[in-house]
Amino acid sequence: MKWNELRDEACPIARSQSVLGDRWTMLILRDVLQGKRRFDQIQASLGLTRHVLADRLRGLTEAGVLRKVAYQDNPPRHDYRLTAAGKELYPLLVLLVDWAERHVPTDKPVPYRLVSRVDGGPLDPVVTDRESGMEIDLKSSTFRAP
Amino acid sequence: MKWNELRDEACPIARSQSVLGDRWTMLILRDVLQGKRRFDQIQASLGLTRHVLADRLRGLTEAGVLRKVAYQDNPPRHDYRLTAAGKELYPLLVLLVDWAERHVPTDKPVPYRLVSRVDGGPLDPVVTDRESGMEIDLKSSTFRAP
DNA sequence: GATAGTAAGTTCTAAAATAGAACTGACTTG
DNA sequence: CAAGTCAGTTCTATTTTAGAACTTACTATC
Repeated sequence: MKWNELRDEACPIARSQSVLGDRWTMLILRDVLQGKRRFDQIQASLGLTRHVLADRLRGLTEAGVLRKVAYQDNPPRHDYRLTAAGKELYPLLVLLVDWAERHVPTDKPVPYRLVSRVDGGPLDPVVTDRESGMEIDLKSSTFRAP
Repeated sequence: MKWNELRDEACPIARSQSVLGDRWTMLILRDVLQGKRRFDQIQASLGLTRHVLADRLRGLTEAGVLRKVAYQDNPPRHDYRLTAAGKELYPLLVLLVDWAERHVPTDKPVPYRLVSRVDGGPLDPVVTDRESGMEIDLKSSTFRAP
């Protein structure tokens, strides 16, 4: 199986990976979230090849995660912004940060922490049910055929 | 930059992607969570090449996400189980499913739904702060240097 | 008690993706 | 008017992946 064939699978995890399942995609989204919106800026930040970056940005734009916003006409120049769908990936990045801090060790100092915009205090992310507030983990929930 | 060089980055998202950032890894974890624990079973389910699957399972085992449990000695045979670190990826899979259902369209019917193990009712996952219960999104939180 | 099946890989070649560097084109700035 | 900016494209060499066959040591079947 080639990876383009994931795009129309019934399994939503497969579909998510057809968009996000690549070494660079989440890092590109991190950069865009941090305000790095231009091609050269992202390329310098990540150190991936321009060819691959162009390809990934094209893919994310087609998938509706990013959109191009022109800031100049001739030559055409634009930056990349998150769409609504892209902004909804933020909680996923939050979980990735949390998981890596706990399970992928490094000697490097912690570069940033998740804090509240309200009071600046630290946040401890957990996935819960919107209605009941119950924590969603392996004990409390499962995937079931409809 | 080559992708092994992500392993010791300061950024936790980069470190998470050094373990998880690949087309197949989340799908392998999905299968293991669903009880598909053996090499041939996973290979048949995903349709990736045996070479790549062997490589990914090795990587996930080294990263402490999976562990090998022998069920037979000669020839050595074993299955793959989630470690504690691996089980903590479940909420991430939950968010991926939720995001894909909302933003990666398909004509295929929904194959499974997230339900409570307590009452079997549907769950609507949201990332919150463990202490305050406040929803964590772009408006309410941010990453800040420590 | 030979034959087929199971199971976790390894090995092989061809095809595809990536790395790294240079190049392009239409401005803009010193 | 030479040098810089910027979003790419183009080029070759290297690395990864696809796809299929092979290995090894049982185990279950005819």
